Amino acid sequence: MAEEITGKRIHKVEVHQPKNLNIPPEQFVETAVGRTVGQIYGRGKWLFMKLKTDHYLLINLGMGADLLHFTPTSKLPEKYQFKLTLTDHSGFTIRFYWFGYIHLIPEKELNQHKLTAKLGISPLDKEFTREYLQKLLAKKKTRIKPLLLNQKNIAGVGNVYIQDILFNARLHPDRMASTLSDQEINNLYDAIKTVLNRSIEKGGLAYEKNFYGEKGNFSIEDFGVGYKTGKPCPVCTTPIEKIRTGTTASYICPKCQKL
Amino acid sequence: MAEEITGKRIHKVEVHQPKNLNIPPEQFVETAVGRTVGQIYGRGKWLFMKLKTDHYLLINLGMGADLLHFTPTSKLPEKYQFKLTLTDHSGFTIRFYWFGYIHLIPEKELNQHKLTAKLGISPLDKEFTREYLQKLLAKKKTRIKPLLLNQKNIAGVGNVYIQDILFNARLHPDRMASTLSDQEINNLYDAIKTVLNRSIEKGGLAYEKNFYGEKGNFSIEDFGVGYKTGKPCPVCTTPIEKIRTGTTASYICPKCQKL
DNA sequence: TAATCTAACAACGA
DNA sequence: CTCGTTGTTAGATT
Repeated sequence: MAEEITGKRIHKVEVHQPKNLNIPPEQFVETAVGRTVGQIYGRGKWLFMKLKTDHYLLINLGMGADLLHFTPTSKLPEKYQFKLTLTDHSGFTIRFYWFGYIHLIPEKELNQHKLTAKLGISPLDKEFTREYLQKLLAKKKTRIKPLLLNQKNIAGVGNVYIQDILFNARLHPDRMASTLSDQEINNLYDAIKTVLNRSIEKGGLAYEKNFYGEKGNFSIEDFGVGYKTGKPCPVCTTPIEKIRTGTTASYICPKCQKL
Repeated sequence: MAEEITGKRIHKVEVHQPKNLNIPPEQFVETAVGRTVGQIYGRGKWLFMKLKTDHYLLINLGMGADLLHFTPTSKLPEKYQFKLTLTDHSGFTIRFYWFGYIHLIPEKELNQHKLTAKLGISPLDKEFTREYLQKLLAKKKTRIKPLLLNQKNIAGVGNVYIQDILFNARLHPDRMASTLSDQEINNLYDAIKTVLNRSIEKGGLAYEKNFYGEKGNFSIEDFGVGYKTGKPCPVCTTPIEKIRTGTTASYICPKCQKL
């Protein structure tokens, strides 16, 4: 996306779902059009796009969405809630299947933006060290799963990936965070890196598309226990169970992941 | 208290428990000494004392405390955490049995003071009308007891008084707020006024002392159901039950206060 | 399948 | 008899 868009100037913005925005559509369009796209980067589940010289476009794709590139010759998707066209007539559309955010804010309000200001660090970032994870778990009175899913702690682990992360580390999702041994913290740290990197190597999840509409290759066959209720555990062949953990569902091997 | 203290100048302040304060003891003492006491009034469970010209002393007695007047000839209580002496050598001591707050703030920060800024109105205030109560209950997804105890809604109803308030209104503490009929809201409104006024007439609760160390006369014999587990309901003689409602205990007549 | 906010609620500590 | 903080949960959102 950065390769296609960076340095180009915004020519037109179409908003078909005002509820995605943080400001009225007219104001949004007026502010965005004419600006040049600067640096683009991701933090957790958010996309940050600088609009020169002093604004930011912040996008959260929510639960399933297509963010697709287009050129003058490509066919647009049938349905989309948002379209941004550049002066060379290329651009991108966003199709939300459920909810999502498209916020436009002045740069100086970036650190007050409620939904992104308190995001934790990315699990693939250099800053995410074993020591960081250790401190995160220490003295916390919460269970390990909600702690890892909380974007204020680590930004970028969702309910799809956490299933195998916990299985790889042989940890039950309801384990209290402060009770993990050093060895278990090490295993958890490695599992986070391993699972996320494997998905990236495979081009992302099979139900997601990249900027060019290509689906990823990281599919349920690559999962260890996630969404495999009743299937044998890849380690001990015990049937995998789907359990309720707090408000979310978890898939675990009851033998490998004891509480 | 207002009669004894208002208009006098602070000569000395003794702090024996810094955790009661919002600022370091030295700063507290330095700011308070030399100021003259202005208006004194209560709002909910808080005491507001103006220190001229531009400060406020805010006191919350928490769960049980003695706030006692003294003169040069009176005997001081054996133990106290706070002592304020005026230039005429009279003053007051505060003895906390559990926790409490003694905060000193500049007048211009009064509306930002976290613990008092969002206090609701007093149930004995003119503003507390039937319409106010009705609006408070409307569309709320909570039970009636926690709603009435929440000081942001109404400031001044505690767990002692609410027992008989709900009994007098024939309401179960777990009733959902939005389901009350107009008649029930009327009964509740009257019960709040009646129970609180009766306590005031009797000089307050029997386990509390006034400024001169005199105990109140509103005692358990005056209660309808509160703290009377097993005793007969004054209306129907059914034995009163102690039940858990959320995190607090409630005393109800199971026949008069059906859910 | 997937994400997040909010209100209400509970446990705990000072 | 109090209150704030932290974590949990159900419900809602387009």
